[in-house]
Amino acid sequence: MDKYDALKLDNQVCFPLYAVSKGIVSHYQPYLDEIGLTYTQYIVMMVMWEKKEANVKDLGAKLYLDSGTLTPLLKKLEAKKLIKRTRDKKDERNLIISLTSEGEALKEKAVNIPLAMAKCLHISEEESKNLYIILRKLMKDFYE
Amino acid sequence: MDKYDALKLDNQVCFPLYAVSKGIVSHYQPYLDEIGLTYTQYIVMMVMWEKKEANVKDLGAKLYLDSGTLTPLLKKLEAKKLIKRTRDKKDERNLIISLTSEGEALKEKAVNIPLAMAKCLHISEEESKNLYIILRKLMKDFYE
DNA sequence: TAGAAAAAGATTGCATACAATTTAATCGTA
DNA sequence: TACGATTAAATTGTATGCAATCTTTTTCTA
Repeated sequence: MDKYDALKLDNQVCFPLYAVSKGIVSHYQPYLDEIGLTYTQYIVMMVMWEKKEANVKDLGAKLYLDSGTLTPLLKKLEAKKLIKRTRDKKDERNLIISLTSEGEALKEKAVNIPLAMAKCLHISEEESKNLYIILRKLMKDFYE
Repeated sequence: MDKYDALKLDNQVCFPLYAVSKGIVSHYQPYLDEIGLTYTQYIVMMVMWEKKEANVKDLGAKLYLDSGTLTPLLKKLEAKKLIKRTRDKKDERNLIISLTSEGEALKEKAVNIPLAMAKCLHISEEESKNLYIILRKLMKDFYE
């Protein structure tokens, strides 16, 4: 137990977070491959399935991503014909993102992914709830 | 409560993980800026401070990163004169990474970072321990 | 109402990540 | 001991992320 102990990887809580986050995304990938999305594209589509319509700012606020990430990603989703990008006539600064019928239809194929992923996480219901609560607390800390 | 509920962002445990992981890294950045490292460079240095010597494979196993990520990153650390990269005379396939005196010295400047970061996480000791245990369980799941 | 300030995206630059492939060195074995 | 298999890094290609800056449009206010 020396003064450098805190600097050891195994004593950190941040590193497991970083590692598990990456692990989860890579576990998603086989399922996401079936519907032709990356993880980031998937969470954007999740917001769209729920909201039907949003601008870049809305998406960024919900997903904690900025336009530097979203702009090229949204262009890719548009190229896949899953969304439309149109300027708001009332305020040309706004880019309105909306679902195409193909984008809406993809929801049916995605609907089983959350359960499939939940089965990959071998933790109890209680641990999962606990994890959720702590993470939400940290998100509040970081982003509010 | 419809069949699409599981697809909502707020009902996912994976998204908070992804968001908190990014949040932590960005909270590290001001401290890391002071010692001129990115987060990934920092965790590589953490392993080096502990092990003194390692090859790319060792680092990858410890950090869950592959050579595609590590090779360019290690070249940058070498350019900063924090590490040396030398081929193993016994087995030329091995690239031996070792600390320079500058790299070793940087440990002194880094030693306060973990505590500073811990103070940023506004969760109780118990929650922190709990989080650590659950994350370690998930890491085992994903990577073993 | 003209010009400054603010807002929303887009762009640029840099640093990861990871899959897939390639290269070079070593090992295993027929 | 040749040579195919394996191993360790490096390379290539694609997709994020984020900071900083730029552009366009709108809002605010002197």
